[in-house]
Order: sequence, then structure tokens, then C-alpha cells
Amino acid sequence: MKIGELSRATATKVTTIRFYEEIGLLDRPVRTASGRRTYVLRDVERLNFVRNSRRLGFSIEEIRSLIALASEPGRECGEAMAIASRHLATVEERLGQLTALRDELAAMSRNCDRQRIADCRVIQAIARPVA
Amino acid sequence: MKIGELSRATATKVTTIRFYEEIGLLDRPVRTASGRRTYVLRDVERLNFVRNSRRLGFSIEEIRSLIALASEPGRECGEAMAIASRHLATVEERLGQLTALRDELAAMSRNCDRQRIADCRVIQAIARPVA
DNA sequence: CCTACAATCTTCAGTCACTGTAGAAGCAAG
DNA sequence: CTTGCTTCTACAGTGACTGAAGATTGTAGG
Repeated sequence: MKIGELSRATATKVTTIRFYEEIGLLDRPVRTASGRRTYVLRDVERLNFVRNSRRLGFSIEEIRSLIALASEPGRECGEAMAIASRHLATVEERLGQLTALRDELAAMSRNCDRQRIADCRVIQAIARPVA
Repeated sequence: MKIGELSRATATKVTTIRFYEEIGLLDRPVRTASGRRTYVLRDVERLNFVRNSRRLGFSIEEIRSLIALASEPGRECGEAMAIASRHLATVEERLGQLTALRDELAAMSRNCDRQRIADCRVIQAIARPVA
């Protein structure tokens, strides 16, 4: 399996695959005589794991830890839980901030009825000093 | 007013103030004989405008546009509205994604009852191929 | 076999919005 | 005068990629 196939199989850009290898999220693959990377099923699985983790918002560092954990099937999974829970907490927090922000933006847009800039509620709302 | 005072007045790091000047969000201030930057009230207002915009998630480019608009009090504010509305739409979208993600993370954590890694629901959930 | 074109290779720079560092110089108080 | 704070410039680093330049290699059609 060549890099382009792995790319299509996982919906990941070729450059991103090489980048993941560079930073150690993927193992260095076997090369052909002419230097092309060749991959096997395990590489597809690993890359899917990485992509899913990123989609869920885990950082590269967190993914490194999750991979290390996943490779020790005998261990208890408390640490994996801890990583996921911490991440959930930051997502919850970000969600709260984003909701507040949405409300603020919505209020700005609602209150403005297309007057002149001098009276524009949007501009005024942004210009007022931070509380 | 020196840069340190402006920094305290707006809760903005000194390095960030210099950065905003560099990229043109703040005007180049008058310098003292020895080269120190001196600011006036208008600079505090401008910086507050920038900070508020960033807090609301507007990009540097959007802020550039908003500043340009704000400096033409006679114009109609439709364009400012458009920028805010577009931004609101992207925030709404991000909010939806983040909510879905939160639910997914929460489900992962809920279903895992601290078994061995080999059976860990968190690891399994991440490892499964993208739908 | 030749040619065209696609795929791959390495290396490096760019993105965004800052943040931090090093080393030098200015300034005020004790 | 010295101590310690602030400020100065210039540049490197962050995270997670993305893109481009320029060189090879592989492959399909003629």
C-alpha cells in the first residue's frame, strides 16, 4: 500500500501523513528500493486512531499518551479515562464560552437596524470598554 | 502614557501591543526622545476595540475591516452587520460541532467502567474507523 | 522504446495570533 | 552609584498542519 492509497483510505492528506510520521505518531514505514513508503493494515488502523482522536479534539501530546496506553492491553484503563475526562471538561468549558459569545453576537446583530456607522449597534457594542 | 500603563489599562501584554502595532491594528505611536512609545486616550479606545473584537472571535482581517468601517461614521453600517452575521454563522456551526463532540466524549466516558485497556470503551471508541 | 503525466520524494517556508527570549539601554529611588 | 524596573529591537518558538519548489520514479498509451 502506497502513501496515496493510505491517504484515500483514511481521508488524510499525503503531507499530513508524512507530518505524523515526522512527529512520531506513525511508525516509519518500510521503503521500497526507490525510497517510497509502503504501508500495511496496521498503519491504516493507527492512522484512523490518530484521525479520530484529532476529530475529537485531543492534542498531539494526548494522542501520544493514548497510543502508548493502547499498546499495553494488560494495563487498567484508568489513565485513558482520565485523559478523556480532562478533555471533556475543557470541551464543556469552551462550549459555555462559545454559547455566551453566540448570545452576545446575536444580540448585537438583533439590535442593529442598518443605520449609519456612527450609530451602529455592532460597532458600539465592540467599542465599549471591557467590563 | 507609556506602554506599561496601556498594558495595565487594557489587560493586554506589552508584547501583544507591539505585535498589534507591527501588523497595523494600532497606529505607530509618538516616541519620546529616547525612543519609548507614548499613548493617548484614543489609543486606549482603539486597543479596547481590538481586544473586544478578538474576545468575540473576530479574526485580525475582520478587525481590520471593522476598524476601517468605524472610521467612516457617515457610511451605512450594512457591511459591519454583514461581518458580524457571517461570524455569528460560523460560531453557530462550531457550537453545533462542539456539542456533538461533547456528547460523544461523554458517552465514551460513561460506557467505560475501568477495565483493562484491551476492553476499554474509550480506546475502542477512538479506534473504530470513521463512519 | 519514447513520451507524457501522475505520484512520490526531500526540504523548507508560510499560516494564525500571539508569546517568550536575549541583550542592550533608559530611568527613578535610595 | 547602584539596584532594579521598564522599555527597546530582533528574532525564535508554539500547534497542527499546508503548500510550494525542484528532483525522481512509476506507469500507460502510442
